[in-house]
Amino acid sequence: MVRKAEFEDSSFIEAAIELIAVGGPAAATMAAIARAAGAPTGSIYHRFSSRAALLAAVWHQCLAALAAKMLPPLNQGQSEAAVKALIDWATKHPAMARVVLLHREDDLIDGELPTELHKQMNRLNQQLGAGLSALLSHRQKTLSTSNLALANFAIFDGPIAALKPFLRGPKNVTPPNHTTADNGTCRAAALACARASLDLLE
Amino acid sequence: MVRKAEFEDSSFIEAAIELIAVGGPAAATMAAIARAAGAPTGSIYHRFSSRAALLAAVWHQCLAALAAKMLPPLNQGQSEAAVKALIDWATKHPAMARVVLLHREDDLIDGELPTELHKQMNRLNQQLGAGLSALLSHRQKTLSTSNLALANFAIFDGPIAALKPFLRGPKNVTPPNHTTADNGTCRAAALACARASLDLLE
DNA sequence: CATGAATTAAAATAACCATTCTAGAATGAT
DNA sequence: ATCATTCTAGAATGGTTATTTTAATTCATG
Repeated sequence: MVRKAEFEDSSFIEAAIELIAVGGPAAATMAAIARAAGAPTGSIYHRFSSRAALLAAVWHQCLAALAAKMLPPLNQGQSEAAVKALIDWATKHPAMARVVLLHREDDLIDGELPTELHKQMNRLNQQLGAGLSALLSHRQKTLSTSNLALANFAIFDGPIAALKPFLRGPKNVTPPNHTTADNGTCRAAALACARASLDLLE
Repeated sequence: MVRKAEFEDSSFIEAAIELIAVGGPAAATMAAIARAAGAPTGSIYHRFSSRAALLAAVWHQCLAALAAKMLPPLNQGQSEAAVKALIDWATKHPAMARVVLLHREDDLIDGELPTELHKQMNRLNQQLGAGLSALLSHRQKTLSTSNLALANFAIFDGPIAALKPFLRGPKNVTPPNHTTADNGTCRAAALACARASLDLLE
């Protein structure tokens, strides 16, 4: 039985990523996503139960793609390589990188996410936490809350913030001087930030 | 002529700041802001032409408050003191700090902002740019775009990202280990990040 | 003490968007 | 060939929330 689907989950996810990268999450309306994917709006609901579910899938896909590059070095205690992996990934996938940069917890509201996705997101978070722990272990540091937070900033939040001037959206009109920078500068800042923060581990 | 106003601009701005701090910008609906301020929704429109204008005023007020603390040391080339000022300010005004942390350009959309506010925002941006330039000058560095971006990350974006684990909202349910940290840890990370980035100036 | 500008107050409206619905079309199984 | 199922297609619906409107209130001023 059944008719072949013309649109896949990924069609809508990818369309949403592009829209978010350009105009922020607010620009990713269901109508806009459908239009970008060349589909009628109704079709999205055959793939995703709600907009919240779709946006959660977007967030998960981006974070998972990033984690795939970072976890191997991280689990071997190679912090420098992990940060470099982040930068290379962001350079290669600027749209996904912008999704990560623009992500805010309160975008995900609604406890009504599909169970499956919820599990995947938990697993991913767990893997990232394990990666940070591995990093600490390799450096013979305690697995304290402060050390974990420090490592998280050193490896993720710091470098991502450092990439901000490089990850400018396309449509910006008046970009002040201090909001633009080339890849090399951002890379240096991200690495410096990571090293300095990791030196603080106790 | 005229009746005395019962509500001031600041009533609504402050109510909005609290709401944003707790539930993100999406929680700051006109109805919620009015309720929090103890006013009817309609009254807000006697102070602000639109929600966009109000939110822009919120953003400007928070950034201006922060800048007031940071610009003096910055203009004297005291980068360390500037970052400390940021941390102290965030510690003292967590709600405003969260507004800064959660701020995203695309929240400000709509080119239809009041001229006056637009001017104020331009002036503020200019002052911040001048502060960064002063910092570079004191260190005998060139005023290149990369150096400005680097300084901006060192003084603003980096430290603010470092404070994230300390600036957790109240309502969070399952805060993963690596997302919480005390003030001391965050302070150390912010300062380390700043120092390391400033060392990269050319 | 009347006047009217500026306001409070709350209800009405309108715009935007997610979601649902109705119809028709494709596809594989029986 | 027919049926059940899953899809496309796009219009209709409904809920949320910004904004407007209308009426009543206040108060400095002439």
